[in-house]
Amino acid sequence: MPELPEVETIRTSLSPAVVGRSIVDVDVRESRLRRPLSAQFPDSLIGRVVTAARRRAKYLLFDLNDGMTWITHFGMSGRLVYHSNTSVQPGTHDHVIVGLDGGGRLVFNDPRRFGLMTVEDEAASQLFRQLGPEPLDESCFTADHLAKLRAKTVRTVKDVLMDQRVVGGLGNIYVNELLFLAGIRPTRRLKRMTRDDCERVVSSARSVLADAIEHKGSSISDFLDGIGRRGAYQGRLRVYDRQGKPCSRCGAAIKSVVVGQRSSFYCPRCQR
DNA sequence: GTAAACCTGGCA
DNA sequence: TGCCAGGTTTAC
Repeated sequence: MPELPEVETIRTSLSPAVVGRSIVDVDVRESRLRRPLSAQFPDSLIGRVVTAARRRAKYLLFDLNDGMTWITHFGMSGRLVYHSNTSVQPGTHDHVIVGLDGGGRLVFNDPRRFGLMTVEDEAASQLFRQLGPEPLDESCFTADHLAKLRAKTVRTVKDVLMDQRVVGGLGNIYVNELLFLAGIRPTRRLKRMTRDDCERVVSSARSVLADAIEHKGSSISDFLDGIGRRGAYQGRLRVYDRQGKPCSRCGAAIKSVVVGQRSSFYCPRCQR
């Protein structure tokens, strides 16, 4: 589910309820996530104070006052929602429940269990070793960065942008959307891109992501932010899941094609 | 490189 | 009943 804009929305919505609070209780109801939760996981959280809420690519990071970082990845179906009412009973797929001082709890719910939760030293963590730059960081994710890859790969531009080692935080929805804005088909080989194409991809990524963050992410079927609200960007999608519907710019029917095992959508007239 | 794997739920 | 889904890793 959550790509960069959704994780950023979860971060900003949870931050006021969580930062400055201490963790008094951790209830692991299901430890079999993408990687099994370690037996020490509760002990590495209990007694710590959350000092900041940050995001890196699609990871949500809570800094703890002992220098460690509480890391969450949401996979396809993960949610982290704050409940001030502690009397509600845990529901299905509520895998981890973290109690905060003064009442209130954070509930990690993930039906498909592709998510991940761990407490690690961020600097030493393998999770971020190969992660590419933040797409909103103008000094790192540049047209140059993309242009330099052109000679090294036969992959399509969509494959490359989905690769978290190239740029961190883009997923299937927003790569489809930014390629529409850039006027480039998802099937285009990176090596067939001009320098100008690379510029347009980079600037389109920024404007699509910024717009999606402004609208609190996309709730296609089930995305909720940290306090249970839906996003609004799903109503602004130009191509994602719109096959057969008219292009908002030219009226041509949006096409669908599989690229790198993932459904891809484009306007055959606006994107070349 | 490409395909399959990990899971559950929703929909045709 | 079969196929698809905001992701990532692992195996041919």
